[in-house]
Amino acid sequence: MRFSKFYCPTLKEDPAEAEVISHKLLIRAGLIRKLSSGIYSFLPLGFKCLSKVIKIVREEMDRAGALEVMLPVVQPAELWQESGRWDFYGKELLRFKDRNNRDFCIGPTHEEVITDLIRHEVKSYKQLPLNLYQIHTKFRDEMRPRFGLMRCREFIMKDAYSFDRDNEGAEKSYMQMYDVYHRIFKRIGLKYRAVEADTGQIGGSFSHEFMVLADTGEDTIVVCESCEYASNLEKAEVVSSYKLDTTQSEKCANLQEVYTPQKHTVAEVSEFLGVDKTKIVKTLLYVADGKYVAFVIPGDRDLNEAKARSSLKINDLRMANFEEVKEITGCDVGYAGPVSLNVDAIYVDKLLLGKKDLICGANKTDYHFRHLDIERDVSVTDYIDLVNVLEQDPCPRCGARLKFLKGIEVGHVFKLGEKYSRAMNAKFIDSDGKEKYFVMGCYGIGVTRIISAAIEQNYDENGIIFPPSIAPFEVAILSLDIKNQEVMKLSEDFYNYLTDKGIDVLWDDRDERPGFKFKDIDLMGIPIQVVIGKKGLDEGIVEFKNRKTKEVVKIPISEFEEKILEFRENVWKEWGLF
RNA sequence: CGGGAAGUGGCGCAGUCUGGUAGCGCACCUGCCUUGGGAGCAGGGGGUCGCAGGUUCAAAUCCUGUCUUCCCGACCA
Repeated sequence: MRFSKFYCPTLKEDPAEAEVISHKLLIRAGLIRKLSSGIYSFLPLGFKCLSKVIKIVREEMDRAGALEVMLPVVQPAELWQESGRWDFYGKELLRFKDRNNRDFCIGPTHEEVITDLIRHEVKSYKQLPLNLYQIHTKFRDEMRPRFGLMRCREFIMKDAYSFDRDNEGAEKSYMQMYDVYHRIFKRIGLKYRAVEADTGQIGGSFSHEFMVLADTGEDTIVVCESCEYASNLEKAEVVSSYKLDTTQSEKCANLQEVYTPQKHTVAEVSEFLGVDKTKIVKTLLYVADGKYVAFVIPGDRDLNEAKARSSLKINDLRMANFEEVKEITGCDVGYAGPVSLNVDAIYVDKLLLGKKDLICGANKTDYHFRHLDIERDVSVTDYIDLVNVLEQDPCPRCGARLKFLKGIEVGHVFKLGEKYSRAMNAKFIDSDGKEKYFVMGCYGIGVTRIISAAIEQNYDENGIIFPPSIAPFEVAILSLDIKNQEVMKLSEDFYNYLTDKGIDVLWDDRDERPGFKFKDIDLMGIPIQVVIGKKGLDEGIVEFKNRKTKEVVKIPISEFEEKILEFRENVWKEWGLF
């Protein structure tokens, strides 16, 4: 592509609306433009990059034997009512009516549609296993779209759905996709981790997320310093043998009221009474599917609502408001405690199992209790894992220390089991002649989000540094003196040579000053720059520059053809690509 | 949905407090000049200041309402 014929509006200044680096650079380098909150147009450069990502994803999915399909964006409400998600999915599901007043939605995901398709088409175990995928537009009406392509409302997703005759087959399909995802993210050149994850709204029995490591990531991931354990914070198990720093006495003294005026928070009580936060218990009051419940957790920990939701099978969970807290405790907010509490259930974190001599709210304004013995004083409904792990906690696998990293979720694999096939009555005839439900899995990749994530991980003060595998152009030829015929002739020869090799080249043949061209090409993140100028020609050389390492080599013109391929190979190797 | 900020040529901003009919930089067009890290000079085009209503002789500026965007939180494959 000749730059003089290309359309790529670059900006010198950061757009006011962008906060994170990838968002700024995507706009500045001319890849995307915003149409509305969370809705973006892809300009030619952005579309080229997107196409490269899609190509890799498609090649790897095809290699694994998955079959590409294309499912409708507009979906009838009936399917969603059948699966139960029409009411459950919430406002993220964009709904509308057609001219006949029928309810529809724009697909945020396609489990319903694919299950409906398969239940009508696949009748025999002989047709299984089957894995169908598509790469196209999803719409989720996010409460708060943000960070450019990171959290859009409209975005491109690769979603795949596997159908197996039994659990064993389903796990095989799952592991196959797990392996495919590793291949995909390696080929793209991302630094990432696969972590154990919560299943959320999609549901199902277990899942892994693929997280690109970046400080701006929205998710916290927990990794072990010693073994391979890695998990989303939402899912990470707290080892229940973890010892609270509590002095355990054989006998615990009786509960004793203590005056704690105006001390509502754990920090305040801890300071006022001069005791460690770990000796204080927090009692958090929630409304879970219409019932009052209390969660009792160590004072130094945070409640993990995802864990509470999934282990108690709660659909709707929210904190009790001030009025409700007063109704439950009979006192002001800040003095709730688990003793004689007027709730439907009291769930105590496993870490508190058997703990004595703790401090808790007394359900009386300005008072706390000393000498709380959980077993003696609390009517515990159940002990469950309710809190987030902390850094330095022991690894649930090997006991070594855990540490936190920030990650951007770019892929997610779920083992769904029979969740959707049962809900939608999708069955086949197995070899024993009996009807059975399909055992399903689903597998998503945020294709557009990958572009953001790649930039968050690879940039410098001059702009984007694209991995060569997804760079919109792999090589840029910068002709510095376009009025010099020798420069232009050589540039054209190089351009034709590289293009004939199937390499995507941007030839900057614009009538601009050299500095202007350098700035543009750097900003756009093109991995290899070939600089051809009068100055170099006088010495009989051209220059190759590696965008990532800034390394520049001078190559005699006669050796260009062999050297460029060698240089290119080295660039790919540096990225760990092949 | 709660809290905060902001809407002025394509982009980035000033002007608003203290009303008097819109300005700067970049970009764009023309010409000259320049050419190894976003050059310079000269000339030029483009906006009735998010929208609606109100106050006033007069509103970008004051008042009311509304829409949009961004940030924090809640939420979230």
